[in-house]
Order: sequence, then structure tokens, then C-alpha cells
Amino acid sequence: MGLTKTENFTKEQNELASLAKALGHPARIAIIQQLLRVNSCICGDLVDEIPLAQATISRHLKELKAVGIIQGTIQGTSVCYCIDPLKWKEVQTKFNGLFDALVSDQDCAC
Amino acid sequence: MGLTKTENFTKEQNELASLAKALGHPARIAIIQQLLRVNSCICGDLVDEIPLAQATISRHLKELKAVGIIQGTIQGTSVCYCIDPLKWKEVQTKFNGLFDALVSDQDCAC
DNA sequence: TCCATTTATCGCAATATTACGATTAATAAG
DNA sequence: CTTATTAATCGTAATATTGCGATAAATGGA
Repeated sequence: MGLTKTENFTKEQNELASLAKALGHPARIAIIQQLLRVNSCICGDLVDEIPLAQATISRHLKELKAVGIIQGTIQGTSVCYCIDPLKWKEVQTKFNGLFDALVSDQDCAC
Repeated sequence: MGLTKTENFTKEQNELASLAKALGHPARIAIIQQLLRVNSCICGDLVDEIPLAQATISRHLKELKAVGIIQGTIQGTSVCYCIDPLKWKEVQTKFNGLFDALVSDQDCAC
């Protein structure tokens, strides 16, 4: 079916999964890494850096924008992309909430 | 094409993306949350808790096992699943490496 | 105005993912 | 040995994702 049954899960579970899914492609990781390094970036620079077609980069940017991790500002004919720092901290907090649920390094009870 | 061009990216980028992808489904988040809560879990208990067919749960378990986040131990006719605590810490470290690359809450340079 | 630049979107093709019923394999119980 | 239980796998169908060429839309400059 290819269709995730989101209605079976909590809002928290769906949000965390959406964020993880957005990070679940190496091109999107590469985009985020460069935006973090440079603090802002013209779309064309990303196209130069990442060996994928312009249309493909644009699609990945759209997905990152859809979950709110990045935002784009129009500057003439270009678009300048940035990480949204507040959202980024929120993402970190949500993931660490899951990570920290590991009580300790206790062994498996099996 | 549906085929990710992994060869264009670094090992680090591909690994992080693989882990994120594994977390990118609410059923897999739900499985992880329960394993973290209970410390160990028979497969059948997961099937009872999560409203998806047994075959579907089994597929999700297989994906989590493929990236090393969980491990299964055969116990008679059952299989007991656990989070791998070392791997889990490693996942946390890798994600936080990305999260912490945000220099500060400086504004976008656009 | 006309043309160049830049980025988003469209349309298509190929592959991946999700889901489930049915079946299989393995062990336990009687 | 036969039967029940449990979980993995197979087969299938539907939808999603990835990638790219082509095109469109918007702006800036000559």
C-alpha cells in the first residue's frame, strides 16, 4: 500500500517520525550540514556543492521546508536558505527525549 | 527513480541518513518507545500493542534490526526484542553531533 | 522591451515503502 | 506423532520517493 497509517499513532509519534523521515536522506543531511556550516546559503551554491540535478535539490529543500527545519528568503532572482534555529533546537529536544528514555545501560531482560 | 544515489555522499552522511530513515515511521517509534519502557518485549506483545498486522510489525522489526538498534533473542516459540544500549548511545551521539553543529542562535545571514 | 539568471514546478520513469493475507518453519504441549 | 502457538517470509497491491529533463515564473540588467 505504501500508505502509513498515521491515525493509529499519537501526535508525538507522528511528529518525531516526520522529522526523522526528513533527515532520512543523505542529500538532506548534506544540505543541513552546509547550512549549519555557512549559516546561510543561496540555493545555487547548494546545487554546485551537491552532485544532484537542480530540480532534485529543489525537491529536497521543499521537504526540509515542509517540516520547518529550514526557511527560504527571496533575494532578487535567488533564494537564500537558512536553518531555523528555534526549530532546530526543538528537533534536538524531541530526539533527545527519545534517546534519554533509555533508563541505563542495563542488559536486556531476556 | 526511487533510488538514492548514496555514492555521491560521505559514509557519515549515509549512516546518519540510514538511522534517521529507520526512525522515520511512527510504528517504529512506537516499537522503540515500548522497548525502552519495558526493557524487553516479546514480539507478540508488540503486535497486541500496535494496531498493525503481525506481518507488518515483523517487517518494521526487521528494519530496526538491520540498522542495529534492536536485537532479537529466540525463546522457545517466541522472540524477545531489546534495544541495543550501546548502539542507542551511538545513535544519540551521532545525532547530537549534527544538532550541536548549530553555532549559536545567531540569525540567518540573509 | 528583450534577454539572461535563478529557482520552482510539471511530467515521467524507476525503485522503495507500507500493509496485509496466506504460508512456512520452528518449537512446545498433549 | 499430532496439534497449537509464534514469528518470519512470500506474494501482491497500492502508494511514496527519488531523480531528471523540460518548462514556467520571477526578477535584474542591457
